[in-house]
Amino acid sequence: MGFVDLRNAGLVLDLGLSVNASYEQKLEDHHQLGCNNKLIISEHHQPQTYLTLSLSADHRRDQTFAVLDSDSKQKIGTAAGFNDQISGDVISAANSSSLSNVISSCVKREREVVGGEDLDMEAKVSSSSSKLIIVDEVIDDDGSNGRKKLRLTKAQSALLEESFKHHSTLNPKQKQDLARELKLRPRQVEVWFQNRRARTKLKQTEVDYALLKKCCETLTEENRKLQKEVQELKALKLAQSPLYMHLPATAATFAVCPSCGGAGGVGAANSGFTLAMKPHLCNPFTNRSSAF
DNA sequence: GAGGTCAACGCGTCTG
DNA sequence: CAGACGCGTTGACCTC
Repeated sequence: MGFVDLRNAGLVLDLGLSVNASYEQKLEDHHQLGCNNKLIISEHHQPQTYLTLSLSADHRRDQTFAVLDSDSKQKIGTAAGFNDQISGDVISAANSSSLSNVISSCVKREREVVGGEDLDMEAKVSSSSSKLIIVDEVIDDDGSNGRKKLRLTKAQSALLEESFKHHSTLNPKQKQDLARELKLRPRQVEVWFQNRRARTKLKQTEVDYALLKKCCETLTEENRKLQKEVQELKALKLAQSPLYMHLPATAATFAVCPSCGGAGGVGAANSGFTLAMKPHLCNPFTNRSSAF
């Protein structure tokens, strides 16, 4: 792809309303691919001598089209059409008397979008051309620049899902192939995978949350039981305190459980308070699950 | 009209 | 630095 020397070529960046027949066709194809933007070409347009740069639907919002005076190379106005980055590039490039960077950068962006198939972009320069006409797409059918909601077909969704099962991320080639197969732009495939990963993560987060919630509830219940047990032990200790006072410490701690088969020894056998004991008090720490 | 879904956008971060 | 990605958000569309 060759570019003319813009210092001598003169530059026309224009917003026009006329659409030539070949662009009408391209526009129709464009819409069949789910895009809602119109290609706008200059009224100075000549079929064989033009440069067109169109942006994808992904760069529709908040776009500013730089209108440059070809002689002074100054920005003389703006209109919807180019996003800030591109218009900034245009301005700076115009000031430095070179648009090649702008053009290649715009072309690169667009190629990324259309998968190198020039589906909705053209960048053509005739060496005999005295003017360059940069064309952008900005307006929807109804004249607004709002985005339309694209609904993927069942077949498209199914294929995307199938692909997602095999790999949740795509390399550039896979993206291109899938986009070609689905008749979508690579960017759309990319966005679908990003959103799909987000949905997967959200679902997993919900599962994790439910699990943690259940775990929390279980622990809360366990804690409640243990608190109750502590209260009972305290009450028991309080009730038994006069007897405890007459027993050796070792005997007292050893004799609390009647279910231990007389392990309590003399103290336990002789004291009447064993009737008040509960079997689970034998070892609440190693036998917690059987408590209550 | 409220609320949900989902494609698309913008921005920040990471990485080769 | 370009490209991929995550994340929060927006806006169109749908359902109730």
